[in-house]
Amino acid sequence: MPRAGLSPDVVTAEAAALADEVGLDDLTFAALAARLRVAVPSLYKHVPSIAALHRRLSVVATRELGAALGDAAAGRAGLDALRAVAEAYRAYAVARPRLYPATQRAPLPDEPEHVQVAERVVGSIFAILRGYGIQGEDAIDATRMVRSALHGFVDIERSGGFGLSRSTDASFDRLVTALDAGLRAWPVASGEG
Amino acid sequence: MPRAGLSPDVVTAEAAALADEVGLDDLTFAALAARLRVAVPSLYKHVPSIAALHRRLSVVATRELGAALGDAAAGRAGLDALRAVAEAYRAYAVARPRLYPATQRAPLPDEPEHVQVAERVVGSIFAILRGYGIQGEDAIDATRMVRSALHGFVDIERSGGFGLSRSTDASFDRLVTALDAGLRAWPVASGEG
DNA sequence: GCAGTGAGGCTAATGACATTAGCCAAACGG
DNA sequence: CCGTTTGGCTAATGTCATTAGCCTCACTGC
Repeated sequence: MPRAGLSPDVVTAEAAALADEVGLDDLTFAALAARLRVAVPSLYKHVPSIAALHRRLSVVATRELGAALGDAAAGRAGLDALRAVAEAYRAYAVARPRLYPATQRAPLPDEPEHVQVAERVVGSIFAILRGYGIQGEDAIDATRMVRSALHGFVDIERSGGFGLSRSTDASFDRLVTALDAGLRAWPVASGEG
Repeated sequence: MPRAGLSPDVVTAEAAALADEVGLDDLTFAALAARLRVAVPSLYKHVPSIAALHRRLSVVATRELGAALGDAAAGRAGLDALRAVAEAYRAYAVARPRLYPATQRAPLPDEPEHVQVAERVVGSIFAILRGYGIQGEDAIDATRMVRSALHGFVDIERSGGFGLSRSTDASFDRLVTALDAGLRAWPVASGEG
């Protein structure tokens, strides 16, 4: 039996490709081993368990998303940055629709690499707020709003939750515009106007 | 062997309770049968498969959510309605954190009951827009924005994606306030101000 | 070249599951 | 009270994750 040239990174990368085809729920060691032309137990030499593989996929997906957002934000500010980051966020979810949910697994404190890539995603959004002059706790609230809107939109779109009646492109465009308006007016205060 | 008094509805309701304890992924016929004090194959007399049970749970959860939103919206308009519906939405996700994700499974066209309850959820949000004078395609975009924001927020909160640094209550409050402001200014138009 | 060693393959076995087949008793209608 | 249907059951199958334990390939130092 010749060596197959596997490594934790190779296995993880192939798992990411497979998961994006069949979905995280249907990612099995059997299917992954077949794709790598290897017997199932061989995978355990590189990955300790399915659960650990899922955690690795969360790191991979979150890293990819963070890189995309970071690239989009580079050299931009204000609405320009917001729009670029928002489009990059959605583009990632469209490009890897079945892997995207892996980005929503919250990192455990004992996984510094996961924590780090997750911080890059949040940081890419947080950084946009500088251009709007938002700081401190206002910035936390504003970041949460932007994250909620972006994640919510792409998650509903990805799962087919929006009806077919109208282009989601146009709706997303308006969402981004509304976020921009909301950030300009930040901090919002309660009460009727 | 005395009859256990099961029925599709009883099985589904107990499955919902179990799923909300252990999570949808760990809902097994073995655990469900044990809870109902019945052997595993007996469940097949009431539910055709695990996949079908999951679909039923989506209907149950979506119906519960729709009822909560409908109750919250009753007799209210404008910001009052928006705030009540938003709080009800979040309260449902908090009350049934591990069942909530079942509400995100899009209904299939051949499941009229599922389609109906899903429409009630969307309808409860859509109806709020009347009070803001939003109609037609503007209303579709606005509904999508509100749904995205609400689902995104509760989904990230539920999965522990928000750090511990600041109260999520306050952040949610601001999110709702920002939604209100966004709806008052609807339709938003692109371009710098 | 070659013995030693460890990493990385493998087969075989186990246990949790979903699912199906087929049996048998309980409830119910005449 | 008999027959039928409904709803329990046991037993068996196939898929998976996981573990134990084997064996060989590739590389190390000589």
